Amino acid sequence: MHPVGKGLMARLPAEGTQARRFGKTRSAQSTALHEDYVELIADLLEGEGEARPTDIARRLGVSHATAIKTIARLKRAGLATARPYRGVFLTEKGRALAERVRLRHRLVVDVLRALGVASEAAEADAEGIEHYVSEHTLKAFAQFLKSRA
Amino acid sequence: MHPVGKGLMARLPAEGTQARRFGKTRSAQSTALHEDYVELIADLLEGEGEARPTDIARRLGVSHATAIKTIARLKRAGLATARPYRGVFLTEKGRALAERVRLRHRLVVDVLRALGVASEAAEADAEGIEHYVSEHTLKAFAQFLKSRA
DNA sequence: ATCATATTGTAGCCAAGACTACATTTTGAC
DNA sequence: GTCAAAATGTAGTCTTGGCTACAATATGAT
Repeated sequence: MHPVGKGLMARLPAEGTQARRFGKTRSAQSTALHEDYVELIADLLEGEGEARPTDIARRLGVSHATAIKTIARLKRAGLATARPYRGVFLTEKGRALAERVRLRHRLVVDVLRALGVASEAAEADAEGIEHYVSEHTLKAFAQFLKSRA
Repeated sequence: MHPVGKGLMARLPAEGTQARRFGKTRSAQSTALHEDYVELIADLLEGEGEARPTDIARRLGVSHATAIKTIARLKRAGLATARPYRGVFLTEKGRALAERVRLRHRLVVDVLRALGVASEAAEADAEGIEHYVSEHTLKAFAQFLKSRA
């Protein structure tokens, strides 16, 4: 998760039948979890007024210990704040991320549904897909939905 | 990565505004890497006649040591075989997975392009997205492309 | 005010995925 | 055939994300 030397991607394949560029995918992995947490924390804060580690853990399907540890990393990343026994809150940066993630999520779900995917599946798949949709693709999605309206 | 007790997902949220189900996403994470490797190995075997750890490493943008270690896991998972200094090969199971992954990749790329995403971005994003597209969604994609043809 | 219960926190463990550094084996040039 | 270079393999370390088990703190009932 700590890509030290990313210069390896410099000279691209330029040969094989279907030469793809990985690596981007690789480093994005760590971000996905943060996005999930931030998104959920924002939801809880809005819906419940507070975001307790236990609720976060339950909603994410992990142990509370795992949630707490991840929240600590969120703090280190400057996305959240939390004082013992006082719940979790988002920083400005965290709120901004949450908003972006939320919009992106909606867009992905809407596109999937527009493509004929059932709501249930659209929601479920979007959860994984959304983390890998680039800005460019996001714009294309918006355009597509608009044109089709 | 070793979901011991997955019974936590039993009682779903059933409350919050936008209660999503994660967890599926979580356990899928480990599979994604295997899929990438198997896909690449298949490509190399076809295109180059052999799949050498060094080439795999370079194409994936990781050190050769990392590639070798991951290949070992692929072996443990029954997806590949490899004898020292003799390259990597896929088992029957590995070949089947490679084929599925390849079809899915094409489908995702085609859908993205149909949605107006530029080829470059479509290829790049598909690399991350493809791992999270369910069977249901895959069918919807195929349907969409057919109807639009 | 006390005490059980729920929540939160801490500690210690594990596997995956990544790295660097070093050792070994092959290969190719000569 | 030798020997340098390339490829491969091994060892050791790190962070992340996950777990269980245990400790500490709050909360709510009585």
